[in-house]
Amino acid sequence: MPIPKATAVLATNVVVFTIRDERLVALLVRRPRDPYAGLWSLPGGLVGDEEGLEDCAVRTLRDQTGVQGLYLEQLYTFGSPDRDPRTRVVTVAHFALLPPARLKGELADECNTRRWAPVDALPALAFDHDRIVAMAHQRLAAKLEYSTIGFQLMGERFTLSELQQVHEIILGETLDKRNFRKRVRSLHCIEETGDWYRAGNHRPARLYRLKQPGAVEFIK
Amino acid sequence: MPIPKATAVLATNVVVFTIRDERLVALLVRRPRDPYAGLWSLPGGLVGDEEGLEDCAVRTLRDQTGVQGLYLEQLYTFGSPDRDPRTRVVTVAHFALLPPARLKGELADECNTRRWAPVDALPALAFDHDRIVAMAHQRLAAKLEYSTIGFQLMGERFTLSELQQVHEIILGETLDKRNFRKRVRSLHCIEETGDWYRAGNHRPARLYRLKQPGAVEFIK
DNA sequence: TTGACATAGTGTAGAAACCACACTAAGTTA
DNA sequence: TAACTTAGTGTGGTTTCTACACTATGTCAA
Repeated sequence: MPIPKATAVLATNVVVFTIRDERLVALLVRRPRDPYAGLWSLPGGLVGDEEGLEDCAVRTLRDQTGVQGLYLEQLYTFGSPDRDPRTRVVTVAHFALLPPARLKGELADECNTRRWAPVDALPALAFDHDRIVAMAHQRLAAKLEYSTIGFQLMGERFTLSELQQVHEIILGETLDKRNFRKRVRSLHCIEETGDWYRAGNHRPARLYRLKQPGAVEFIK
Repeated sequence: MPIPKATAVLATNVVVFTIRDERLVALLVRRPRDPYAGLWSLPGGLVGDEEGLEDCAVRTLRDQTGVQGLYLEQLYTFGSPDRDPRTRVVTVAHFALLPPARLKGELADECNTRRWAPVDALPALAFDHDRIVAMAHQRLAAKLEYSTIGFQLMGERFTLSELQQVHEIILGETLDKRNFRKRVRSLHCIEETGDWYRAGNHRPARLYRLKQPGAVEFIK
């Protein structure tokens, strides 16, 4: 029987998803230090002394990438003894959703230390971060089907076509426009703003908003 | 900004569910030591140096209660800074399912240091263990609807009435017998053994078995 | 042996959800 | 004003869900 020890190095990581160039992408940062110096990895870091796990996820994400104010939930805790070559590090993985409308300015920029990578074409990642991204994607796709989590990828105001496209990209399949709209309507969780989105030489689209912006509910 | 520290005390806990006296019950152990000495709590303990998280959950459960060989999955990680009055302890909570047919001998015995408590009538528990049980119950009930996890509460051979009763108890509602059986049949994951279960002065019931005993699949 | 008892086991019809499918509406631009 | 582009809408067939009640088959006791 192994002899327990009391402590482990404890960290959090966050998979930030958004849609970019019609693909589901995750935010990666370049590791500045060994192990895996120079490799891409998920934002994250060590949990502070008096810090909650979700607080740590939010803080490290903000400090490393400037991103904040996102929907975020705990995903799974990864703790294989050998997942870090130095010493035992256990990470509490989270995922977060960034509405693509917020991909402006700094956030949209990619640089040598930060990039958006399509989840189906990731570069080599440090540690087991590829597994974390895969599980997060799987969880997100599953929750699209039985919760209203998809709206957390929408900006304050959005069109139904935008919403549908986001669903299609995450699920990796096309959806029928009329059936999709019927389903969304039946949720009763959005309302018309009365405004219209105009873009290009075509009919404008109604803009909607969430009735309860933060709320994610189970459906069916 | 808080200054991160590298280490936390890391533990696992397990909510072992079974059915007893037609109620959903969870296995509790008496805390031998402070904090909360004498209070009831979930089995669990500190993670060993070279030990995986699930391994730790399995080991501590076995050592403290003698229970092993159960379906077990990770539930959620609880890490509020003040959840343990002594020092920071983060626990990776799991839940496990014990087929009631295995509630024989030692396991069925309750004593001063081990008991089965109905999840809707728990005694005062140490730490945040009541929240852990509540979340585990919620997760289990949800998974009954969209996976074949319910079969993991069945023994090697079982009747459809037993299966239905387990579902009813966990969900807290009665189910229609014909609809239930129709649904189970449509899963194609059990088969007749050819044997019959005889008990009492009434017609015997067919005994079934899982085609793939360990497998839990998503449905629909 | 037979009748009372208790649980096992079975089918159907109406309602609701799901799915496939194609055209008109309303702007912009040349 | 005509071409273009995306927005927006309804119906019918299929499948799934739900409500619902009786017969079957064993045991046990009189």
